[in-house]
Amino acid sequence: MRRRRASPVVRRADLVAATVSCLARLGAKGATGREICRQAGVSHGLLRHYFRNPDNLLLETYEQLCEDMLTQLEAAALPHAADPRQALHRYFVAVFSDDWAGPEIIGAWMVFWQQARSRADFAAVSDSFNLRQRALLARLVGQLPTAPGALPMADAIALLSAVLDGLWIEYYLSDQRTPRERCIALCDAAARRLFAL
Amino acid sequence: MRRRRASPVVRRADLVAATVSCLARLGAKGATGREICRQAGVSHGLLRHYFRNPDNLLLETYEQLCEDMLTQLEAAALPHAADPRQALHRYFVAVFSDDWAGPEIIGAWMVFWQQARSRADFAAVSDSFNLRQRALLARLVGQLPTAPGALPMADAIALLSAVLDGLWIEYYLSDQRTPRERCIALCDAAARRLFAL
DNA sequence: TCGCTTATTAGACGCTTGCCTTATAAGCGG
DNA sequence: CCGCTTATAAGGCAAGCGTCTAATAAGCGA
Repeated sequence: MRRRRASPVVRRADLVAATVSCLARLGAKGATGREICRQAGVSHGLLRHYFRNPDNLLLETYEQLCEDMLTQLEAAALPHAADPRQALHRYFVAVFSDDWAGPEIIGAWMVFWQQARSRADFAAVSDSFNLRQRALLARLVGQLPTAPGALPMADAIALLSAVLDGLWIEYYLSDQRTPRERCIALCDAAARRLFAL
Repeated sequence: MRRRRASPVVRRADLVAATVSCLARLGAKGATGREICRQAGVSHGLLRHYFRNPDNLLLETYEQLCEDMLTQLEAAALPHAADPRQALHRYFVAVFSDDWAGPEIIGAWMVFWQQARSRADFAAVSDSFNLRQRALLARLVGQLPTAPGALPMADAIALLSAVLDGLWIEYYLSDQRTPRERCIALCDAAARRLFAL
């Protein structure tokens, strides 16, 4: 009944993965420390061995998810810097990747957003992530050909960012109603109109 | 220690209001049945007297919040049917009203969205609400002057809806970073570009 | 092969929750 | 003014959670 020992880094990753899964499946209420350990297949005492408490595990999971997503977004878009419009398209595709927007994950973001409102440490992560994501978006958008009659850059970026978040939620609430392909197509359409391409 | 009797309709409203408050302040995890009763200033036994269980109270709160918001949105926009552009603007203003997007409420939507993913009854309410809200938006947009080179109507509505949701979240995460006035201005700008006004 | 570090488990404790049952009194109808 | 309905309170119960402690064994270094 005793599992093989694993290196701390592996076990921590296990617990983080189990946390994401629990959050997405059961929400904030159901993602208890014990349930996460059950999902990870370890005894409930182990959580305490690697993290100060369940809340801390949640925060670290949030940090890592943000970090991973940002890294992936950069990896998807930056190599196409030569063709700004395609770089933006790749960015959209990456945003709706199963890795971040899939049914097994996207629910976790809701919980994190919720935490960000009442808890300062979560808010700090959210702020930092938001800032970096916007910077990346601005970098991509900044290389688009400037068109006459376009919106002020700051407004266009804010709107495009809002479209992404809004479609995320739409996709989250029902992947049937607005499938991924349509989300991406809508993003492309929004970019075309916002930047007068 | 015993409160004055209140009519059932009043007490139920009290509990619903306390539920919204608890959800917004404490999130899904903190909004327990007992905590809601504490917030409402009644004994925890009373919840059972009016609702089958805490979950049911949550669902009814969701239904009522949706109903109220939709009613208010209609009341804000429809009287200005003569001037479609102003009707749309009024709609935007109403969407970001303190009544639905205020710091004391908006957190509750996150919890409801979360529930909508895993529970069929919440999903049904969400679907119905979404459908009606889109119908209202389509009605407002349908009266705008048709401009050449505009997006397909369905796309434009989907995008405008996404902008609203996205800005909501943005406003939710930090009312400092994107104040209400800016949210509304961005909505106006989005409408102008999406419908080529 | 042995021994030490430490990953891992298991159990106990106090607390809170949801559910249920019983007791009380508020206020209306007669 | 009395009595009945029922809104309200309060307590008990099992279950689950987070925290802590103690016991166990896995696997590396010597």
